[in-house]
Amino acid sequence: MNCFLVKTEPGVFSIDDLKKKKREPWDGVRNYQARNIMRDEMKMGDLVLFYHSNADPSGVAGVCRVASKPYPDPTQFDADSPYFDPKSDPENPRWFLVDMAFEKKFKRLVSLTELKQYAELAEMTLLQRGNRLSVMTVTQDEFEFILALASC
DNA sequence: GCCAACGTTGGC
DNA sequence: GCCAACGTTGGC
Repeated sequence: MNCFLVKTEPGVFSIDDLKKKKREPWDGVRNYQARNIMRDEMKMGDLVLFYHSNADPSGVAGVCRVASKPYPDPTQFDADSPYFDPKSDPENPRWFLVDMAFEKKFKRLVSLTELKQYAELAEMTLLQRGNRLSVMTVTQDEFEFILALASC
């Protein structure tokens, strides 16, 4: 099974929001590398670390699960959406997404500061210098290590 | 709010 | 195809 990490600003959409809604289309991703991961690598049932960015503090807040196959992000065709992309052709959509389902909220947030302390996580894409990807892969070892840190 | 890092755009 | 300008991300 593949493991992933997605970033979200909790002021916009937090783990509590996902818990409440149970399931959410992961829309608004407008980066090709992130899109490719959602479109080409994510499979239904895959587990995904849920990361709060631009937060106080930032860190991994819980886990969600890929709950759909990839499909075109409807917001790219919605002129009223902030994610509207006038250059995307409905016959050949540019942006894809998957639905995310709530899995669990950690008993405690595992902060970015804490993640940086472990040699086991030094290779994580998240921790690489200047990384700005909002959707990325995580190794199974890294995934399990973070779950153990959260002690759930 | 600052700013480093990086992706995208567009002129040439 | 190059690359400067610009916009965005996200930690601090």
